[in-house]
Amino acid sequence: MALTIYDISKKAGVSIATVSRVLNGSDSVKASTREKVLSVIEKYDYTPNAYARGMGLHSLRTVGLLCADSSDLYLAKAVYYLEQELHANGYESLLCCTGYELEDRQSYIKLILSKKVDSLILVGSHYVSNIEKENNYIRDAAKQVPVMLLNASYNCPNVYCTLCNDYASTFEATSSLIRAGIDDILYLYDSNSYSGTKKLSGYKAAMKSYKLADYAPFVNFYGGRTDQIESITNFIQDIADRGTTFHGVVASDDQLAVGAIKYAQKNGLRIPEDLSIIGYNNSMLTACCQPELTSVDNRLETMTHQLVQTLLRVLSGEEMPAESVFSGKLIKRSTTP
Amino acid sequence: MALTIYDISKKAGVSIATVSRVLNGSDSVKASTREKVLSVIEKYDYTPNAYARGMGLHSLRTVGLLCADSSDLYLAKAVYYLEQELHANGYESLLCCTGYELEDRQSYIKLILSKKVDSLILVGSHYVSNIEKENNYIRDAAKQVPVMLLNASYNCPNVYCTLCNDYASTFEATSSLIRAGIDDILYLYDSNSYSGTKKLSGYKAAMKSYKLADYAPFVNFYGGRTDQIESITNFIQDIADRGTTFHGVVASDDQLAVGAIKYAQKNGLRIPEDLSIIGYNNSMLTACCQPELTSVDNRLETMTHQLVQTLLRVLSGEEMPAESVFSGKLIKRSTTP
DNA sequence: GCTGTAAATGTAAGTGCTTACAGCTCCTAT
DNA sequence: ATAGGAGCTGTAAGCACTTACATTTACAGC
Repeated sequence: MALTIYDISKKAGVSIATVSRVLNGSDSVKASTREKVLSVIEKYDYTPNAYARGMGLHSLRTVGLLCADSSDLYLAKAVYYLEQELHANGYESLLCCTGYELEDRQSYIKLILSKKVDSLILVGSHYVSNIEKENNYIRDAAKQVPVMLLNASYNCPNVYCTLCNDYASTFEATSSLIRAGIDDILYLYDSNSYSGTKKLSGYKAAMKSYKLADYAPFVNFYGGRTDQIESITNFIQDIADRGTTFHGVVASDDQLAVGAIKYAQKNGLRIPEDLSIIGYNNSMLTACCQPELTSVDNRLETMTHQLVQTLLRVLSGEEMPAESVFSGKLIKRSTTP
Repeated sequence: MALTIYDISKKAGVSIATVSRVLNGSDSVKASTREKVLSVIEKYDYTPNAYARGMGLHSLRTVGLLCADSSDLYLAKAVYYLEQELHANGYESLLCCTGYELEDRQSYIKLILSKKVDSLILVGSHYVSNIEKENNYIRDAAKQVPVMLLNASYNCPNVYCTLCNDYASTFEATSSLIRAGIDDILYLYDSNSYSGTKKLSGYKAAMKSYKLADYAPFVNFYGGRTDQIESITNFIQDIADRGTTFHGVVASDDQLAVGAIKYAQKNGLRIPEDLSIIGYNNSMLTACCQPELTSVDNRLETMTHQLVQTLLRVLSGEEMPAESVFSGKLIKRSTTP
């Protein structure tokens, strides 16, 4: 059986209260006593029981990290940054890969709350198809702990949002192609998420502002797994085969854009002369393809940093802004003119 | 303040013991009593306090998931599969991205054990540079909970290993190039991990068995981040510029192999005529490049499944084999003849 | 009607920590 | 000499559960 605070107090010749004070860094312990206790702790390699501690402290310094799929290129990075930042501040992460089904997400949240996490971080925006319901259970969760949203916005007490202006970024990405003389621009997206709808609006607004409002045939939703490049390529091939012609592609993530590159290569199209392509997230994939992919950097590392800092301050009782919005940046590489 | 088991027992008109029994699914509760208690729990949306529970139960059905970097393409997939499989069996995952420093890994393990996880899963093999020390603290951890290693082998009580025969896979990958008439094969690797050394041995053995034992100039260690393709390309360029000529590349992961593809493209080399390339892990990158990458599938999903099944049985007291070894498979695509 | 047994439920003793409050020691100011 | 206070330490009461053991209840068998 593991050592308890009683064992340590006995070995150090003090009371458990004193050991506890040393553990919690109280300043009302004589230096010599502290030394003695610390040396005993060191010697016997004692670590306090986190659950007993949680009962006293009402916190286990653990947060729930929810995402649909932590193996997704983008979400994996988000999870990684968050975990690092949290750990650096003394918090651990309970990872939950909820999948995309609303009910699974909901039951996961209940489960995690029962583990008495100090906060809930929802990584990747929530899904618009059920936005009412999703918002409902976020609101319920927020009654218990602060809820942090990454890449989503929901105005609700105790919910804090950190996001990137995906509308503006996609507007800019689309506009840059239009300015280069391309007016038949395929918009490929993959998720009905909060940020997904923002991106779509950005694309539409850009098309509209250049009087290219009849963009309807160019908007296409890919419903498969974005890690299966081949099926993305087939998806685009289908679009082309059905008679839609396009000389530009704006995609909601890099995987879709890579699918477009492969499509071009299979059809002997030159990039960017015959087809210009812009991805999103500025992931490592941008460097894996040839030519290298122009992509929108949506400031993931900056956002995750901000999110955790906000959380820490909220937990320490500070009043914090409910929303922090950053600006994305178009990183030009070789798939655009 | 949140409801406690006392509140529920009062409202249901039973003792706290009965509520606790209902909560824990004991079968010695009359059906009608159970109904009554459950309806009260439902009505007041009560969730038991995890700290208190952890103290009584000595298990919160949580396991620690340690990996160096969950944003790595391969590790992210491993983490994802493990989390899914664990959750499906009622266990949650405490994610720890330890980085590659031994001391950080060690302190992380101590921390996680104090949270009273039911087991520790070390994802991705441990690092040979400090294998003695790393094994030491694995052994210590195994005194408290079963320790599961993915992609590593360490013979120690209460340590269970699930791995793929990376030696044989790399032997086969290398041999396939030799049989195609290539005898100057660059071996690129990136980590001094357990599986890394096995792969290296596989390469060397293949070279030796074809009497190409003077392979020394062809073995190269890349010490950077493998998500930075450009620096991998530069690394290979350096090797070539220093006078090593090679017509084949066997890499310890797909990122390195993609770097080789980009190197070939920048130098106008035809693939596979001038340079044949084999990656490892059979990740989505194999489909992102052109031509598509031949790669070794090391059966990640199968392994993670096996690992969790083994863990569950160990936790329920069954005697289980200390090591489960699977066979990898070379997936031929267009970067090899 | 009584006993014996099994099923259902309650009582109370942990579980390992935190912390309010009490107590002790030693010194200073009167 | 003595009250009072500062500095340090100990005692004990939580915290919200689990569970061994005790008790009650229900009912079959005689």
